[in-house]
Amino acid sequence: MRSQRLRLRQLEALIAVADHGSITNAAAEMGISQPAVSRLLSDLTDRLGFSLFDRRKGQLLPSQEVRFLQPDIRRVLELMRQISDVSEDINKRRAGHIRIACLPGFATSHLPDVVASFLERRPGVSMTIEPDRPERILEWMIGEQYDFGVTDGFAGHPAIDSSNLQIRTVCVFPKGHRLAARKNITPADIGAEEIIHSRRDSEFFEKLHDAFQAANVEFNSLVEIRQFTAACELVCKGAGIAVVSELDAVKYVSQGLDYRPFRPLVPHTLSLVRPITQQPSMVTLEFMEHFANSLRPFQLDSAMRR
Amino acid sequence: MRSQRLRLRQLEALIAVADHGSITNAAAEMGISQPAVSRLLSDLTDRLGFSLFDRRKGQLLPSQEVRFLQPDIRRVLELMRQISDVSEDINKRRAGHIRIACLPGFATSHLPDVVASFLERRPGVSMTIEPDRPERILEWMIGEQYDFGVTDGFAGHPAIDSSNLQIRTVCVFPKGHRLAARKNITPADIGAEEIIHSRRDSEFFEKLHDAFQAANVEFNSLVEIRQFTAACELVCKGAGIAVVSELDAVKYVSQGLDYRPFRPLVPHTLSLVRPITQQPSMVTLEFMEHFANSLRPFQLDSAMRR
DNA sequence: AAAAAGTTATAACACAACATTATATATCTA
DNA sequence: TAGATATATAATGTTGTGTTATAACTTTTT
Repeated sequence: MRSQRLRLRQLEALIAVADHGSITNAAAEMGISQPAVSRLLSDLTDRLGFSLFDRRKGQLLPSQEVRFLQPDIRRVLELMRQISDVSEDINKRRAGHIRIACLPGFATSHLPDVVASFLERRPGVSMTIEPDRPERILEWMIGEQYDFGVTDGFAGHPAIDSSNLQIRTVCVFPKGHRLAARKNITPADIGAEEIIHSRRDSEFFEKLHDAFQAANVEFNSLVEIRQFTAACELVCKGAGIAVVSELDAVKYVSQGLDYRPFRPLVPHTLSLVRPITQQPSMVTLEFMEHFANSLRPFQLDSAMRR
Repeated sequence: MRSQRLRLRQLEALIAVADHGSITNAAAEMGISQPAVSRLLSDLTDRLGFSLFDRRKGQLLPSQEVRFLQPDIRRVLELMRQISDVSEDINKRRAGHIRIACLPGFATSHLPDVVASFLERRPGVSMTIEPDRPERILEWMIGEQYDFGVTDGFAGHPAIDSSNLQIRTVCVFPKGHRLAARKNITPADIGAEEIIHSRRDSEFFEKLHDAFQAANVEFNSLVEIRQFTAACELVCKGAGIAVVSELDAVKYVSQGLDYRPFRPLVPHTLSLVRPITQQPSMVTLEFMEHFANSLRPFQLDSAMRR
């Protein structure tokens, strides 16, 4: 027996001949010489052990046996082409899958825009987005269930690679509020206002509270709530005012919210995290960069990173 | 770039390494040397353009990119193995498809036994059985819609290869009938009986009628019906008697029918037909032989064929 | 029926893919 | 750091896949 293993090239030749009715045409189609196809077929016949074509009026018609196998053979060739295509897409960062874990507020405010603009030019890329509490996000990273995470108040962990970004914060209030007259807003300006703020055990609340203490202004707490976006919603409704990430504030301008920079600088610390052991896919790396860039306009000190 | 086309061997190596965690183990599994696998992977890396594995604690873990491609790759390898397996089954006549067209009577009497015994030892073989009128059976053959046909009164056709078998005929009657006393049955014996018979325009009816005329016995027609099996059913019910193929008669013995040879010999001509241009598959050839053998016990002159 | 045109098979050869063994280098474990 | 293990590289042989040249066979034309 001439050939041992079943070869792809032989199957390609078989299908080409079946499709074009002659060895000569098949060879032309495959871009190789006629004797090359002739040999591929003769080798394949030896390997398979039955005749592949019946000759009828100068046309080569696939034998019943070949017809029986044809669907599977075509599927193999199609799959090989697909693997080839997809791997090329992967190289062009146009195919792949990215699993993202983030704070619930992010999933509804900043992230959708970033994801949409990223996917727009990458038709083969898909994503999984899992909004969850910060503690769970860290678990996802440690367990390598997700490729990339966005959280805040991250303390560091040996299994997690992180980079912290300082995001500018602003004081938000309903449009037409008296505070709109000021260029910056200080604790003294809002001593009289009722404040909607993040959880008391959060790093950001602590820093904000310190600023009020340093200015010797009473912190007038109205509602304690986890998400900046939820705080903005409440402010829109006229419930009170809040100091939030500028990132979130800009999304609510169209919904009747106005804002001014808060002084002194009390940045909100955002952490971009990923599993340290796992090498991220190229498309994930690209997304991480894309995401970091999207935050740059809101960073306190653009010179801090890169 | 070292390699142009995506090679099956490279994908095999990729999966083997992904499954066994090291190149050395993968090589052992594939039954080739370690450097061979090493090269296959390095070639594949060049071809694909991204890294295939991350090394972690001495284990090779597939990269995110490879994980993305893995399902398709496994499907290709699985399909190749399947094609190989099926082609072997084809050689052992254990895989394939046979399309049979036959008379409706055959589909319910003789054919099922033959088909069942044929398929029993051939797990990969499937069949299509189309019962239809003789005229349609010929159409199926000419149009190459079917591989094999069983009909009667076939006159010949340039596009159809046929072989005619002379099947013994018997006179059937209900058990305990007075005719059971006779060894053979002649027209004179049944002149008094009412006869259920095939269509007047059929070849068999003509021959039978001639026998009665030659014996100078009146042919006492009761029911004209296409199928022998239907005639047997009527005879079982005591409606009358009939002269039918022994093939059909034997199936009704358990249903209260008895029979004796009919004299003079008026055989029923059965035609095995197939498209002349189309080369039948090996398994079809084998079935045709199997089928012809199954008829041998009922043939008038066993020496006539083969 | 012979000639012409076209198709397929065979032979001789070249090069790439794929395997080998031997050995150097890298990596993990103790 | 040493020893063990895993991987990469080099030199080389075999097989698969291509080439061109040409013979043999079919089909069509005259």
